[in-house]
Amino acid sequence: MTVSAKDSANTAEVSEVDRVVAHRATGVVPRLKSAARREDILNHASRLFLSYGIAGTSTRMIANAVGISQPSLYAHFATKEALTNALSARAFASLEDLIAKIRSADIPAATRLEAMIRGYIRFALDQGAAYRIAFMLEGPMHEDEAFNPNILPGMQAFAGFRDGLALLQREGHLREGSTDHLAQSLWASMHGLCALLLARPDFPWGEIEAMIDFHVEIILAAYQNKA
Amino acid sequence: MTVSAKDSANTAEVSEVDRVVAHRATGVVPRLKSAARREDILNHASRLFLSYGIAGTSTRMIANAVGISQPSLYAHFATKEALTNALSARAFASLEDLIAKIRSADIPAATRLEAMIRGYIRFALDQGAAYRIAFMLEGPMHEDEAFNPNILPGMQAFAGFRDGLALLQREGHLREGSTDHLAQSLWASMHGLCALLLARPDFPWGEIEAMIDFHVEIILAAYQNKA
DNA sequence: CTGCTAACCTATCAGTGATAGGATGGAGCA
DNA sequence: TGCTCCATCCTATCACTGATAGGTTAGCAG
Repeated sequence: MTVSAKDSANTAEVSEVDRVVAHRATGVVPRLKSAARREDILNHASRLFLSYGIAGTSTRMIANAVGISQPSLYAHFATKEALTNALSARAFASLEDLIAKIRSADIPAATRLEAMIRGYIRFALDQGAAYRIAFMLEGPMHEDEAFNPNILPGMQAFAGFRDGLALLQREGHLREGSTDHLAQSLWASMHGLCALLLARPDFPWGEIEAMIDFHVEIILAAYQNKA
Repeated sequence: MTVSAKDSANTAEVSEVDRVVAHRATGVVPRLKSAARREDILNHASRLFLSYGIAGTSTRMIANAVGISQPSLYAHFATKEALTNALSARAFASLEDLIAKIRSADIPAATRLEAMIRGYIRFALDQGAAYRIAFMLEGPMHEDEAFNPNILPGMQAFAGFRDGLALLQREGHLREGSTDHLAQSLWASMHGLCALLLARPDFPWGEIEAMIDFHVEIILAAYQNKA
């Protein structure tokens, strides 16, 4: 077995040990300024989460990939959860940008809803790890529990989404009714497909793109104003 | 706080210890026949999962609640995952029953769709732990990976749901189109609300029952035949 | 060159899921 | 009654996890 520089694109069956060693950074790892190292960690963690899942990625795996010791991670993130939250925040910032861009884009208002829906779904599937962290991990168990910071980045993006819907509604391109209810319901409809596709890629979905198109069409018909 | 004999030895931090001791079975725990003990374990695990989450419930907590040693669990379940799967299977059997009952119920076909949707949502929210296990936990990372047994109980229930939709479609109460696509899309719409409510009880949902009613109405309008 | 600080390390902790192998209680038979 | 047997249950221990304590060192400021 040859472990080339940085990280061999490891193959199917990996032993526990290989799983760690395969991602070991080789050679001297230079000391980095805190901010740069932090980004470094997030990048490696993001890649590992996609391969092994969040629970399946240990802090030692991340540290090995970066090329530092496991406790060194704690100079940048107080806990593993803080690391995942930071990853989520970084990803969701791009979703916020996307939604804001669509909201103010120079495209027919009638097609803005579809653009937002498709943008959301594409983001969720592309940034699976970050999306999971924000919306799918086991969070608080009861509604009266302390507010979970995991959700914050996602909630900001949702707020932008909701505002976009409010604008569309004022312009007459969204059906009437409580904007909050509409936003949450539409959110649920989009999230459902994303969550199932992410959590159950082994389900016999058939052609996934066709499935997405089908679902988006139904959603559009359900929430768009029929005017 | 009364800790009865056995092992109060290894104490470290208060809250952590309390979390374990609080559910400790007191008094002599009689030896049980395998099947009875198995049910016993599932009942206690189900309760603990609701309070502390699945990842947050250790095999030692379960064993303490039942009143047996932690390794004794492995006489009944090969792994912790097998235990959660058994729990999921037991719960989903009741969902299958429910759907089958509705499918053959003596109610107007036009209202059968709504009954199935509401039954599904109610089940997901009532049996949160089992629902999470089947549809929300981190499963396989890639679609070509080995089929995950977690999903089996849920998939059987889904098959019943799909068949119910097929029947409704033949009777003209479901919109036309690929039954598979319709079933998966409707599933996604229902799942989205359930998954978000379960994963984010701290989100400012407002009145949850009203939100559910709103979403169900939109779903009905979207998938029901407008005839 | 000296000294300070941020970056980094080794050693170790309690808790986790899981395994190995020994103790025991109670049902069935003499 | 006493004996045997084995399912049930235990203690001891494993490798690994996230996290902490405290010492070491690179590299810049003076």
